[in-house]
Amino acid sequence: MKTNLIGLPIPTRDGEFTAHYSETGLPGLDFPKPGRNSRPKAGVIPIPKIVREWHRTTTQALKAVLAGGLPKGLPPLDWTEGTAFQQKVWKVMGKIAPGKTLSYGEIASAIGKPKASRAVGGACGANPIPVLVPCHRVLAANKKIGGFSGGMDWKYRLLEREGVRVGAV
DNA sequence: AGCCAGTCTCGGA
DNA sequence: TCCGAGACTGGCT
Repeated sequence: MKTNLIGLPIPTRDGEFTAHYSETGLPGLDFPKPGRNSRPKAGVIPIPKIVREWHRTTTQALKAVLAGGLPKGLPPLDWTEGTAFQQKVWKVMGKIAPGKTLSYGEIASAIGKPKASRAVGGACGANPIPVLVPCHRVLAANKKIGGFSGGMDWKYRLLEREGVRVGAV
């Protein structure tokens, strides 16, 4: 666990996301939570300059993705807490262009384990940085929506915004 | 369309 | 270390 974990809000037209920053980058991003969330940390801990910079980048990137586009840049993603397998999966997912989708099986093949599609699904669900790591662009083999940890409606909304038509569940 | 078995990883007991 | 469960797949009924 990181010591100086800082949570900063990112207001968007879709609600207020929360970005978490460690000393080395961005380890997590939260979807807007229902109700109001308290986040006193920002006022207590002095925010390092580098974090403010990351936050600006993150905000831009997030909004770009929410608009169905490609972020100009990303902050350093700190997913060192994930297992080696998960990191491979996330890295592959990060290369999916807006408007494109891959199946769990294709991801599995991409990391050299064509039969690990189900495990890939698990890694997607464990993705701590949704949206920026486009886990929503991963569909089941027959283009079914599958599932989404942040809520199915998000997955639908994000994909539709990118012009992707998904099959019914 | 629905059910079943194969496959792989993760997390808890 | 073993066991169950999962955002999967492909095949069979």
